[in-house]
Amino acid sequence: MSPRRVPVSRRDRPAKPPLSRDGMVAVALRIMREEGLERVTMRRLAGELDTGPASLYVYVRNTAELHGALLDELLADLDGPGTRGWRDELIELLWAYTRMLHGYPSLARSVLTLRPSGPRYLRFFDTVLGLLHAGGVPVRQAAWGADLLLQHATATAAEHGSRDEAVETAGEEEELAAAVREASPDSYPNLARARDELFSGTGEQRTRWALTAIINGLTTT
Amino acid sequence: MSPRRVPVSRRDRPAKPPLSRDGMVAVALRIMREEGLERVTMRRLAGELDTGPASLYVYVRNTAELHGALLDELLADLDGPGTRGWRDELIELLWAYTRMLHGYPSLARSVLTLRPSGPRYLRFFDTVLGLLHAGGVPVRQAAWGADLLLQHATATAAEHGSRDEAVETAGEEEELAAAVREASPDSYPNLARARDELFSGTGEQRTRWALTAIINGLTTT
DNA sequence: ACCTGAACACCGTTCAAGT
DNA sequence: ACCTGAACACCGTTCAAGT
Repeated sequence: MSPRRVPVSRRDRPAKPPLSRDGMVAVALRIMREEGLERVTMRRLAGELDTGPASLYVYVRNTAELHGALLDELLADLDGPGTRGWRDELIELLWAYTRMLHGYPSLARSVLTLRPSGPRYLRFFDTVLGLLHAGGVPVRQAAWGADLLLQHATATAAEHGSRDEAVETAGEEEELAAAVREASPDSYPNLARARDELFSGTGEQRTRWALTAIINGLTTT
Repeated sequence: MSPRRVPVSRRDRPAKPPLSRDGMVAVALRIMREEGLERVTMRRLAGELDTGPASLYVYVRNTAELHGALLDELLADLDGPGTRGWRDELIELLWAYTRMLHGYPSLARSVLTLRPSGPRYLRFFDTVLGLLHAGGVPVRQAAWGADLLLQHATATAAEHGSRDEAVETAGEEEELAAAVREASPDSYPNLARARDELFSGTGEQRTRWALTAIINGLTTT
C-alpha cells in the first residue's frame, strides 16, 4: 500500500504574506498583463492572495477603484515628452498612451467612466496641459482641450482594443462593412460616396490624424 | 372556510404571445427606459417573456447584438436635420444624439465597442456625412471626421451619463477635483494654472465647444 | 426549425462574527 | 482595526432533449 497522497495543506505552503493594497495591485497587474482585465475579478484576486473576496474591501472601495489603481501603475511606464516642438511631442505622448491602453481595451472602457485621480495620471494630465501652454494655447482652451484629447485617446483604445475579445468585434466590423457595401446609393448617397474612405488607413494613421485634427481645432476655437 | 386562493397558473393567464425578435426588443426597450440597461439581462427578459433564457438565443447572437438593436430603436426618435447652415445643423444633430444617449449611459458604453450596423444607424451616419459634404469637406476627411464626431458624442454620453450610477461617478469626479485642488503648484504647475477652467462650463457648453472644435479641426487637417 | 430545462462556470458586495 | 466565511442576489451562454 503506497502512502496516501495528502493535499498540500495551509501549513506546508510558504507563509502567506500579509495583505496590502500594493500587494493586491501588483497581483492584479500581473493577471491583467497575462490574461486581460476580464480575469482580474475580486474572487480570482482573493484566491490568488489566499483569502476570501471580502478581505479585499479593506483596501479598495470597489472594482472601479482597483481599475483606477491599475491605470496609474501602467502610466508609470510612459516616457515624458522629448525635445521636439510642442505639437509633435503632444501627438507622440498621446499616441504612446493610446498604444499602451490598446493592449488593455477593457481597462480603457473602465477608465472612460472613471475620472482617474492617481498621482501618475495627474502628472500625465499636467504634461498635456504643459505642452498646450507651450504652444500658446489659452488656459481655458488648454483645459477643455486636454480633456478632449484624453477622452479621444481613451475611447479609441476602448473601441479598437486588440485582445481576444477583438475577435468578436472584428465580426461586427465586418457586418458594418457589409452593410455599407450593400447600402444602395439611392437611399444612402453619402455612405455610397464615402464607401472606400470609411475603412481606409491604418489604426495609427487614423489616430494620428484625429489627434492632429483635434489639436488644430482646439487652438482655433 | 373561505375558498383557498390558488396562485395564478399558466393556463389562467392570457395566452402567451409567440416569441419574436421585435417583441423581444420592444420589451427590452421598455425595461431600459424604465429601469436602465443594467436591468435588461437575458434572464430578466426571458422572465418577462415567460420563457427561459436559452430561448432568446434563437433571435439574437448575444447581448451585444441586443444592445445594437436597442440603439437602432432609440435612433428612430432622432429628428433629421433642419434648414440652417450645415455647420449648425451638424452640431444640432450631434448634440441631440449626445443628449439622447446621455439618458442611457450604459448603452453608450456598449455602443462604443459595438460598430452598430442597424438601418437607423446607417441613416444617421449618412446624414452626418451628407452635412460634411454640404460643407465642402473632401470625402476622406468627411469619412474619418464623421467617425471622429460620432465617437466623441458616444464617449461623452458614456462618460457623463446621468442615471443612478452617476452618483458613484460624482464621487470620483469630486475626488479628482480634490486632487487637482491639492496639487502643489511646484510639482504640477500646469494643473495649478488651469485649476479653475478644468471644471468650468456646463456639460452642454463643453460638448458644443468640443463638437465645434472637432469640426473646425477636421476641415483644416 | 424552434424552443427549453438544466447545467456550467462564474460574478460583486455585504454583514455578522471573529481576532 | 483588520480580517473572513458565508450568504445574498444575481450573471451569460451552451447543450442535449424535446416538439
